Amino acid sequence: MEFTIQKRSKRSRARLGVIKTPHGEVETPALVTVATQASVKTLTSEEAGRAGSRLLIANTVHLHLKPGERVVKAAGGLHKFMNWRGPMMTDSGGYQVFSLGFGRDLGTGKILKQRISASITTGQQPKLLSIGEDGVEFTSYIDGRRVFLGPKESIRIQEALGADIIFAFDECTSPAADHDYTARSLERTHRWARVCLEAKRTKQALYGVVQGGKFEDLRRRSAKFIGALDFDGFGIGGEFGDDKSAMTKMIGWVVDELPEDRPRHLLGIGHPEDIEAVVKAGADTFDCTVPTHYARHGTAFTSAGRLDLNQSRYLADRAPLDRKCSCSVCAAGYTRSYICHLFRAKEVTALSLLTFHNLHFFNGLVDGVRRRLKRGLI
RNA sequence: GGGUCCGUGGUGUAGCCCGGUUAACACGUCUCCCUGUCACGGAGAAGAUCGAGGGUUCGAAUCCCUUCGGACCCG
Repeated sequence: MEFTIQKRSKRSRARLGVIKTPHGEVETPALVTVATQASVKTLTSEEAGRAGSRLLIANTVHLHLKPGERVVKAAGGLHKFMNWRGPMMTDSGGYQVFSLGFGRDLGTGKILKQRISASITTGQQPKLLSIGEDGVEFTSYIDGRRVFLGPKESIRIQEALGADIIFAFDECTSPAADHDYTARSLERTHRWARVCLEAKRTKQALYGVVQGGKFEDLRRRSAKFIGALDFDGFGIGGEFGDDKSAMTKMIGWVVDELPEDRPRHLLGIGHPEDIEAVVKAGADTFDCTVPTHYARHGTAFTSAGRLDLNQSRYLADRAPLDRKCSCSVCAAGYTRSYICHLFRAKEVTALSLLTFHNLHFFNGLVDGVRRRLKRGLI
């Protein structure tokens, strides 16, 4: 992998660049489309490309549990397996340490929306998995068997999957974790980062992951440590504070400490209103489930805001999802009325129509950000 | 002519035999939520004078009588 910066903004930390991989180039800033189980859910790989997606991210834990990395490797790797010709990433499974652990226990995401009375302190373990020095043991949600995943295991799996860019195994800490827990978790994530670098035998690009929660000292410490290692790029993970301004501030701390010559990937962020802010804060790429996940729950993102296509009022609405949208769903004449009907009738076509539109909309937003960055407006 | 069973929110049911706080459940409806993914998910709300009328009782969806509607059996 090769990263070249074409332009640095004078108004913000944003920059314009190109990531070159063995499977093609990606202009940055770029949105990475989520394909957890080697599929952009409800779409074919060709359709994802037509919706404007250039770079996909699949998941180590999910593919390890099903179908197993050996099946993917035997098929010729992720690209051939899912018939995707463009660049790909795999996430390391570090997020699953959180989502199957404290995230599940406390019913919270990475962003703390309401105050949580309990806080996570040193020595505490989640209910369904145990986190140790060498990795994490958890129960498979598929067949209930115990599975061990650590930095070595994650790298071995990601090598077999064969994405162009892979991530170091980390612990994504909960918003409820206190300073001491977050600091100790961070030290362990740093030790795991070294193990990942030593374990990797392929030419795949490896990104190290910065953690540190909402704490400025920890974020800066983590960025300095990870930034000093021989990674090809950097992931910024973990929780992102209590609100949007806290999130961009936090990204700023990290970006200030990271080397400038390598790409920065913001893990798991990207509501429409976040995209420009995150680019200005210095992110080159970012992945997010929002366009595809919300589509399957009936939410369309449009230039005029969100629509919930489950609501019966749209049965009478014969407008396209977004009058300003040029995607093949809107342009072909599919109406809100029809898509609303499909959702209420539980027709699966509803899911793919909305997924396609949402992806096109989000990719268009990022295209716009890139254009304005080129013109010096951001 | 004789007999049996059923009738509870939009839909399907539970409760009835052994009467007792705001009639329960599923689906549906409505509102809100979902940021390194859980389509088949989370939280909340609205919605039933328990077919109708009468009786017994401190108290009836529950017991008794009558009546209406539906299904069925025997002649």
